[in-house]
Amino acid sequence: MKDFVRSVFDATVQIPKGRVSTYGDIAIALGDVAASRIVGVILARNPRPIVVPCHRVVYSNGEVGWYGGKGRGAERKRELLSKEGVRIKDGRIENFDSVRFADFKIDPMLKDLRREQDAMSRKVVERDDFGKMKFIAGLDVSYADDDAFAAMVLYDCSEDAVVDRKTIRRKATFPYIPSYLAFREIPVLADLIDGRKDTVYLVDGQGVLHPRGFGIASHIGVAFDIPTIGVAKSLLCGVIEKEEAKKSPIRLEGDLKGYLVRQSGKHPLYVSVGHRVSLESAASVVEKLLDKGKVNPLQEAHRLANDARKSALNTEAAKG
DNA sequence: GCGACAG
DNA sequence: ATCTTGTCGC
Repeated sequence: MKDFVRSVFDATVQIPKGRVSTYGDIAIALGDVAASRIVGVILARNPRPIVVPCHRVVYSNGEVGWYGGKGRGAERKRELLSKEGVRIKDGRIENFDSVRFADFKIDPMLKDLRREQDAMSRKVVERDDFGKMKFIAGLDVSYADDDAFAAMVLYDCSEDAVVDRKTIRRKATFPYIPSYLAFREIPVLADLIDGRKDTVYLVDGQGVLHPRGFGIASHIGVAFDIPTIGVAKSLLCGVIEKEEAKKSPIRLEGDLKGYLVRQSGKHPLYVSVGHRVSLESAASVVEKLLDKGKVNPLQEAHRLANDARKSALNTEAAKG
């Protein structure tokens, strides 16, 4: 998080007086326009306004936008820009194209992360490659700002019972950016993963159903060489072929890469291969564990992570 | 009006 | 993901 935030500020101070840039332009300089929303969030919390001239960052349609958070400070932002010689009419930059600055000299770090995903994605095994599936583990993370609370719940298949629970607290080192979730959550989850080959891990997020075929479930699978399944609550990419009652195929560029799985009347889940599990096995594991529309070990991990966060926060609030 | 993207 | 009061439905 520190490095990413610093990069956003580094870019912002490069915008000259009398010029403006956009959240998307800074995101592109960081390597991916997908980061534009988090650039906005970070600049909205800029602790050093003026020094870090976030008032020079506007919407891509030329509207001036807010200053210091959504719905706030638009007037102040217009004032500051006007004083710097930027002409504004009806809340829009007048000669937007000519005053727009995008020649940032910063490290496009997201490009490197994409390359890492592309390289590692070639190692994904999309067929059953595990011993006896003795355990199924659920992983999840809960946040309070940069405080991350991760949970692991271990379910014994033969005993049909939870046999282990672990939680851990870490500082998040990277923001949430769609398609880069793994870089936020893997450092938090790492110490909860032991490389046992008789355990299939369920991960809250996509597997190969990802723009580069390498969502967090696949990333964890390849990084730790363990079987994993991606179970997401919403779709990142892909097309649902035809909506059936229980199980519908999802295609990515024409290839079958996932299933929408649901219990009647409940929200759907999007299942895809993480690593060393076939799509058919992944779907059947999830279907078997479905209870009230949720996958049991994941639901338990979710609750555990939330509880850990709330009790930690309450304890600290009590201490003052 | 369209698109709007895991957690 | 999290922030949050009332409101709707079973």
